[in-house]
Amino acid sequence: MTNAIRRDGYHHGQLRRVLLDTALELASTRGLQEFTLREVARRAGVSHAAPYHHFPDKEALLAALSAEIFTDFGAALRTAWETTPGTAIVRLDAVGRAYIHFALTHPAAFRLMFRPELHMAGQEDPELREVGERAFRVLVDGIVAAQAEGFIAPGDPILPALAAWSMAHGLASLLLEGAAIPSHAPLDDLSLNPLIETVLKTLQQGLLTRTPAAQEELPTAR
Amino acid sequence: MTNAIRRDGYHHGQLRRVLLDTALELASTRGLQEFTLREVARRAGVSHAAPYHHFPDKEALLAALSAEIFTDFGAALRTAWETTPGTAIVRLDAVGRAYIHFALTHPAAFRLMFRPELHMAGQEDPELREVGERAFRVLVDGIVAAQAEGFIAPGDPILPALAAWSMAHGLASLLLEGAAIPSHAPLDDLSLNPLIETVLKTLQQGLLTRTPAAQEELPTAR
DNA sequence: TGTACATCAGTGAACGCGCGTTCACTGATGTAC
DNA sequence: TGTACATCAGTGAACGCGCGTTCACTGATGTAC
Repeated sequence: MTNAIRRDGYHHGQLRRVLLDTALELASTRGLQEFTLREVARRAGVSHAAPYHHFPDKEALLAALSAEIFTDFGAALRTAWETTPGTAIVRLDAVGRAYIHFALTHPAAFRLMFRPELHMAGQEDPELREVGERAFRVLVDGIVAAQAEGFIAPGDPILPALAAWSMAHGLASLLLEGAAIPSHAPLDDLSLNPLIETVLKTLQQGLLTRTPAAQEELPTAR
Repeated sequence: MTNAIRRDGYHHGQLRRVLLDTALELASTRGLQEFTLREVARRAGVSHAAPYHHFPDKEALLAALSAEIFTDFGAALRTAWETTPGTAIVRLDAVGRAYIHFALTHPAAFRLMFRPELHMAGQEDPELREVGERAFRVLVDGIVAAQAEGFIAPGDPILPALAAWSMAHGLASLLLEGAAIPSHAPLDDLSLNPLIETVLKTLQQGLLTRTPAAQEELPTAR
């Protein structure tokens, strides 16, 4: 009645799955501020005590959901890397696009992944860390490949990987916050594409190897 | 007793100020998740109804605090721009440093400025928008100056400004989330500086004007 | 300097609320033989 | 195929809690004359 999912019997055997899906939907509809376990249960068409058979508490549900999202996110980045033909630079560009695309198409999921409480001191979920690292590794692998192909100067790949991560993450965050970007008109699709192109292009040019002479000269040139 | 601030009389005449300061401190100590008006009042050494003489509700206090922070933040960026000698590119670099520095030295304040609820649809605080735009304008002015000096290709300055904003914002966000950066060791000061240098350098190189030939050639070079 | 009065900025009790979580329970399901 | 039993996955009532907010109040402060 109030719930699209109808179970055939008393145990529907997939409440865990339903709870996770419902939780994401709830986080999308309202903010995380108003996210309550009871509302998740309500929307899942189940008593508010039922979730406790699948998650020890509210935070555990959110952590499990975040881990799942991180996995999907990492897979999306990995797919972009693997299915794009061309040089490492072109493929890295595709990964950047996938990053932005994921954030724009799954805003609530994106916010869940990066909500501060999740990564707070001490309480480190090892699974979460693992899937987070796996996502980041796509970037690092891409940088290593680009170094091997001579596009990026050799050295610790972590640094340029974090530069790329920063750029993509910053753009995604600003886009999601919307009003934090004080362009006069709200960002419609028309103004969105040039922005993404500019940002990715800037990143790409920033990462590309320069001759030492050029590197020394440009910043102080007049 | 429980509160360092002692008022001389019944009205201490600066409760508004004290509430704002206390709120920021509370947001720093605990997360925003556990931020309550009552706790703010408690820490301010005042009854829990007192804040309502200064703010219509809890959200208004947070909005006022955020606006204040945005003002300080914008001022910090502006100061970096104005007090740094040299070319526009060098001065923009200083602004980037100021951005990161602010985030690292005022993490709770930084999170307050960019918490999603603040910029949500519809409910737009005009004062907040104004101070946010003022901060962003520093970036835009810097880009315009860099264009005038020939460092950055002419055109709509908003796009490169947002690219710069994205890079700085992304790095700041990732640094604050800490665990979201899956480097093996947690980021100590030693590994922090090279990271900041790399990111800012990447941004700088990305923004600098290239010859058309170089732009066409590099991405596909082999 | 004194007095009357309006206003300001606190207090503390009280409201309703929905939350997270626990608990004893019970019906459904799976398994052994 | 049937039966006995253990386990699983729900239910619904109940708990205590602290929250945001309202309210009537009151003491302190400022102002006019």
